[in-house]
Amino acid sequence: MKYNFNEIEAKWQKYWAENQTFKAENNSDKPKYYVLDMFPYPSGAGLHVGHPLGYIASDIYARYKRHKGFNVLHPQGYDSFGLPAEQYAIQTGQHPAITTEDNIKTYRRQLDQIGFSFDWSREVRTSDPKYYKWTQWVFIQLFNSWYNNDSDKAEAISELISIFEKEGNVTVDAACDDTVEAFTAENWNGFTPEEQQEILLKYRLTYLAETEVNWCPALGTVLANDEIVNGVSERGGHPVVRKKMTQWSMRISAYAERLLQGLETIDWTDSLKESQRNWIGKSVGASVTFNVIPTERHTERSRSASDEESNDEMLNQVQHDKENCHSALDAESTCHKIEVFTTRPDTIFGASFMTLAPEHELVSQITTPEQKAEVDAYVEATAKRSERDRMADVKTISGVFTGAYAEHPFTKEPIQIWIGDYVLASYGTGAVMAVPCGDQRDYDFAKHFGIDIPNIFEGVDISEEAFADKDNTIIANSDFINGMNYKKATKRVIYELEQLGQGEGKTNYRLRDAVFSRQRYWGEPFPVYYKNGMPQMIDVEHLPLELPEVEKYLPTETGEPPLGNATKWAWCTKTNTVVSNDLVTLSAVEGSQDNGVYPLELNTMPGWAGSSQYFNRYMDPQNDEAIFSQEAINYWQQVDLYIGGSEHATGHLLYSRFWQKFMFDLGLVGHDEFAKKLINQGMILGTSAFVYRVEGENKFLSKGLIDGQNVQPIHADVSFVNSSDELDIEAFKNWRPEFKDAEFVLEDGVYKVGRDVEKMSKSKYNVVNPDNICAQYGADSLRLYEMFLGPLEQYKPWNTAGITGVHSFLKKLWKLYFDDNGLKVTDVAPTKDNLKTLHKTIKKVEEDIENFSFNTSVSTFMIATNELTAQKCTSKEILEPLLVLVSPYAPHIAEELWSALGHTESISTADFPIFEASHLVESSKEYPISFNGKMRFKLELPLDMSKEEIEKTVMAHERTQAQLQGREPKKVIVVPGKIVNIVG
RNA sequence: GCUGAAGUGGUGGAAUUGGUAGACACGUUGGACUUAAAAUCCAAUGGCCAUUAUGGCCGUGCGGGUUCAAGUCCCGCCUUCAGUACCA
Repeated sequence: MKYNFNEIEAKWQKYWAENQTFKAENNSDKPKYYVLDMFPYPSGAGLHVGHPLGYIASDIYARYKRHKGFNVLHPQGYDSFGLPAEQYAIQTGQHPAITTEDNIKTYRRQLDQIGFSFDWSREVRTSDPKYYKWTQWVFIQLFNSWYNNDSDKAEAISELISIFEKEGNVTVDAACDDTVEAFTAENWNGFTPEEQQEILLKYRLTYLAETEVNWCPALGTVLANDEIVNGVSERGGHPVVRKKMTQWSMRISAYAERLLQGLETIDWTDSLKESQRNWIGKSVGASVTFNVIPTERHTERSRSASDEESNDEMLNQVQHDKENCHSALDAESTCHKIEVFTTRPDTIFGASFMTLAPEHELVSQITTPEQKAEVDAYVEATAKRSERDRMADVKTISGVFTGAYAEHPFTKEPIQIWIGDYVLASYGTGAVMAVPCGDQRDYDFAKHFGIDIPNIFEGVDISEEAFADKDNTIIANSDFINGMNYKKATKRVIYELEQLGQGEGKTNYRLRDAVFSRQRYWGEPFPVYYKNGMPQMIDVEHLPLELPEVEKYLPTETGEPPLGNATKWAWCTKTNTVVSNDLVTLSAVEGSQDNGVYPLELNTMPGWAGSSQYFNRYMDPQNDEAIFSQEAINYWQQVDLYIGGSEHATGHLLYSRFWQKFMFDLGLVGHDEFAKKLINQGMILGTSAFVYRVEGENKFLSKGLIDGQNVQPIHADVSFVNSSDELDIEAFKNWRPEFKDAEFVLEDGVYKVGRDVEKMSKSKYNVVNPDNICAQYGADSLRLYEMFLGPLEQYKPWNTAGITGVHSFLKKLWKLYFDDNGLKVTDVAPTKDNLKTLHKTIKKVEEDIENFSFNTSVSTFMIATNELTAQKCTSKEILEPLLVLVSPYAPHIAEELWSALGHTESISTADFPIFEASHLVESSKEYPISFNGKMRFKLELPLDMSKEEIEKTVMAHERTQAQLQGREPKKVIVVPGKIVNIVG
């Protein structure tokens, strides 16, 4: 009987589907195990061989865990909202739902043909209203919550309201907007409902705010930071500009510290954790407030300073200024304060100037009339430069003196205030105290503009560059912290600043709140309507709020998002239904009665909304009453193994952790991390093929002939090339008309192509479709080969030529069970060698799977098959358990042979064979005998031989004597069971 | 610049606590079968030198070091890939 893989694979895929073999129950006597893949966006291009890599790995693990007696949850679904379907709709008018449905069909067919053990009964699609109902629900929960820094968790907004009613907001320590002002209970109770709502919005975990966003004009939408690569949009490569817009935001910054600390508790790769740490960007230091010296006072003083009058007088003057600040109310003498953040408060006595970002709000207010023209010009020039320009041009030092001075908090000396574009408005407070001796950028700036560089480090030379090594420093020239190290000095400075009321210890995070609005059609609608301009949530019981139909998927002519095209997109609060826009209350304009109909939100949610809780929804995907039942979450708890690409490091994987922590705070999930272990699969690259066209001619030179020739490499489709890099010239000629009459210069009778490893992409003609591989070699070969290519996490090139290796392995495996006369497996007792091969294989494969070293177990299978073939093994006692070992990797052939051995149940229910060490016990060892560390020959010796005897036997051996040539060895090292080394 | 990962034959890669470097494949070469091809099977295959079978030298990015013994450990470099970037 022949190994007919196409027939076998179709048969078992059908069997698994019909018998729901991989359906997981939400309770079981077995221990649970949850294996998750990052669900795909169903793109129109379908899958290429790179896509299933992670799915194959997770499938092997899931199948292995089933053999090991676990109740395994291994679901799959689609992240089906997204831009490509919308772009297609814009071009063709086809509804994105239809495009998406078609694409999903293709994906499903392609996934099915690879033989995954997914529980498809739990499929979710983010664009399905039954699913996004719960995305909207989470949004409402976030809206109804605030972050209490005292309890360090999210709490109900209703509790916050009752605190405000009783105590105002002064006792509340919340993660909230900076612009919140203090109010008392009386104040609160006196506010209008609109005023109250406006204040509450500054506390909610999702809030509306005017934010500076990344606006992509070409796409007509806002992009998140992680959707921008090198200053242009990730999709399409369009330019991105900064723009102020009112947008929904997520207060992820409230969770910065917990997101950072949580990394310690999860088994994710170091590089991924490091990416998240950098993204969160925690810096510990102090905030320091510098008082700006009012202009007229300063002018007076600079005159007196130049006259070298006494310090006392200056101090008096400053004292006077200070008092003035407290009492002065007239605009002229308003005392400005500049708050800075520093990680090095210990260097404060080295601060010889300050720098503000050009966009800093104080710039226009403190600039002196003499400097105004120059400052304005600089501010304008900076604003014109794009972020990209500024990034590319790091080396140029630029800045302008504002003419204003700030007062050093301790020395009370005036220090110059400059503006410079090396200070970023978006980080910290947009202002720095510049310490040129301790920071290279400040140093360069000071050198460039001839500003003082006082040295506050003991015994350190700063004539060439700044000294930033804080651990090996003793502070000098710094008043009360002289002689202290970094740690002590920092503590003391913070203490003194607090005494002055001019600073405190502070921790700063780089992590920004996440903009949550997108100006797109194909995303989740917000469950939000606007009453008097204030956002209101639709009651949960009326969800989902489904996407409206629109005629056009582009932004409206007035610049509103695509949902602005919908004519039926208003919310009637009486019927709790979506109604026509015509019915919207016009009270504000015409004084008419409020009829309870209000406009709905026009933005939709971003791509990551739907993927931030999907892993929990899989636990109970059909539940209509709750996002998931408590029974389901208590049973499955969290993802045990998550496999996916590292490109989601700071997007999906951070947002999901944030939502999970929020769900934890609400008491809905038992773990505040959703995935215990995470593995990033590496990318599979393409092996591109090149032909070489002679410049200016329609003539191609074979690879070996191009040296010194003026040729242009052109991508040829990889399907035209065989395993020996020879081009199918006819196929190539027929590929495109311009090659029809091309001339080919051959070497050794063939045309050889050049090869190079590149990312798989259509434009490089190196994309390999799994459909073709499955048809030609079978899914089991595809699965084995993907694993055999190399370590899971590594980037590695695909070369279809190599698949014949694993394919012929499967044929050899088949031949262990079948020959021309049919099944040849017998009940004959296994030999010692048979058992040794089997148990060696069990041990290795089990270890490999536990270590996710799938490539090496494929080798192990090959070795086992080669050995058993050589041993002419037909023993069922060996060949039956062997199938269970192979089954996670090549499930179809395993099922087929398993049933041929007489089993009626799927092999997936079989127990994993148990390793017995007794079969591997050896009585002798072939010792490598080395001289000065170099192996020269081998010697078979009994393993129970003593060290002394081994030495004696080896030394007596003729080849040892031949090696030594009469020399006396200095030393003989004998490691029993391992090696003998003779030194001399 | 910083952070992380990695550099091993013609290629993908293996070597689990320092102990026989190159497992397993691809490719290549030679052979068997065949009219031929495919498929299958057998043999060789890190480089250099020598050759009568026995052998010798070099070899895991580079330079040092530790050790009886280093791909593996330590120090200093180089290169590649990825992330991040004037983060105060």
